[in-house]
Amino acid sequence: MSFISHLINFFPLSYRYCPGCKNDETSIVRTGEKLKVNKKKAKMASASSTSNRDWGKGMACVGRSKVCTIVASTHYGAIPGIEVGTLWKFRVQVSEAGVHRPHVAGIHGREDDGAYSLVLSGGYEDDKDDGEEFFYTGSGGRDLSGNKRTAEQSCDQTLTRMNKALAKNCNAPVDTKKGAVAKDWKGGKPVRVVRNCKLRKHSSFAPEEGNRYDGIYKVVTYWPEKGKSGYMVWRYLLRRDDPAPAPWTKAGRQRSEQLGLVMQYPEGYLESQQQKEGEAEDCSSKKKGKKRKAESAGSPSKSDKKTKVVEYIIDSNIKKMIGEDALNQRLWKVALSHTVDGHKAFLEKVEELFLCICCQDAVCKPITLECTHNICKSCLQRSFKADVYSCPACRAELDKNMGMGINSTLSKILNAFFPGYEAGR
DNA sequence: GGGCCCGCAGGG
DNA sequence: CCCTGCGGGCCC
Repeated sequence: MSFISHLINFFPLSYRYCPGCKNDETSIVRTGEKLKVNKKKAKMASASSTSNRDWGKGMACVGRSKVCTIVASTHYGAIPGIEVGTLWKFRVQVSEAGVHRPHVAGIHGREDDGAYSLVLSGGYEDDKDDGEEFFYTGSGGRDLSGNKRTAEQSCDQTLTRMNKALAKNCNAPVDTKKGAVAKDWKGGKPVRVVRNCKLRKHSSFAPEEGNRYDGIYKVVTYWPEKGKSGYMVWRYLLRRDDPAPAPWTKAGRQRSEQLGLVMQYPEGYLESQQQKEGEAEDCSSKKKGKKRKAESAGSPSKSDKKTKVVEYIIDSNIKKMIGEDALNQRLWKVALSHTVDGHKAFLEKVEELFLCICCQDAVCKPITLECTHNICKSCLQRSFKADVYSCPACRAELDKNMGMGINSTLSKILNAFFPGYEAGR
C-alpha cells in the first residue's frame, strides 16, 4: 500500500481521468494476483462447439467498457445526470450508464428488495403499451435449453426472482397467489423504464432506433393470468410518475431538442461501421450507387456541438450549503460557472472537481485538508497506516496526529447531487 | 429475413 | 458455484 501511495505522490497529476468512463476493476490484474483463468469458460457450451462462426465482432458478445459507480446497482429512481429521453443504440450502453444493468434480461431487481429498472422491447406477446401506462409480462415460463436467451412460452411462470422483485415495487403486501393492487400507487418503489425500438411493431411509443430512457414508473397492480400462449404469465400494470415530460409528447420532444439529446453510439462504433462498409464496397466493386449514409449519422462531430442547453438551476438550500463550504470556495466557483452547460455537464464537472486522487471516485466521507485538497476519509487513513503523512495530491506535510473530521457540509452537498453515491462502496 | 447460439452480467 | 436472460449479428 505504501508503494501505491508513493506512486500517487510521485505522479500526482500525470493523467486525466473521466469519471464516467471508469474501467471495470474486475478485469484489472493487480500486483500479486494471478491472471484469472476462467473456469467458467471451460464449462461453457462454446468450449465444445464445432461452430466456425466468428463471435468476436458485433455488440451481442462484447463486455462493458465502463461501469456506473455514481450510484449503487441497487439504487432506486433516476440516475444522476441521465435525462429522460436519453438514447443509446445498444443495451450494453444502457448498462454502462447504470440505467438498466443486465445485458439481456428485461427486469433488473432482487427478489427480497424490488425491481430497479425494466426494458420494454416487444419480447413478450402479452405486453401492451399505452405510453403513460403499460402492461408488462414477467420473465420465465420458457425453455432456454440450447444456450438460448429467448424462446416461446412453454410452461407457467412463477412469482419468483425478478417477477417477485417487480411485485415488491407495488405498494401492497406481496401475494404470490393472486397478486395485489397498490393502496396508493404513487407510494410504490420507482422503476426506471427503457423502451427499445423493437417494440415499434406493437407500440407507437417506442423510439425509432435503439433504446430510450422514458423516466420513472410505478407498479399499480399485478396478477397472474393465462397468456396468449395458454400458459400462466404474471402481468403488471405500470403507470408513469416522472416530473419530466414523456419523450413522445410535444413538451418532451422540445425538451430533448433543448438538451441536445442525440443517439449515443459506442466509442468508435460509427467509424468501424463506415470502414466495414467501405471494405464491402471495395470487395464487390460493382459500385451500385451504394447509400453513403452512415457518415452524417448522429455522432456529435464538432459541428453540431452548439445545440442550446437549458441552464441548470441549483436548489436554494444546496446553494446555501455551497456558500458555507468555506475551504472549497475555489472549486465551487469553477463548478458554478458550469451550470450554464446544463444539468448533466454540471454534475460531471462536480464529480471531476471532487474526485479523490487516491481512489479516483467522487470523494466519499470527505476530509478537506488545509491545502484545500479533498480526500476520502478511508483513503487518508490508509495512507497514514502506511506511515505516509502528506497530502496525496500536493504532498503538503500533515500532522500525524491530526483530527480526521469529515467535511460534513461538502458531504451533504455531494449526497444531494448524487443521491446514494456512497452506498456503492 | 428468419434461425441459431455466443459472452457477459447479475441474482440466488 | 449454478442458473437465467425482452441481444444481436452472422450465415443460410
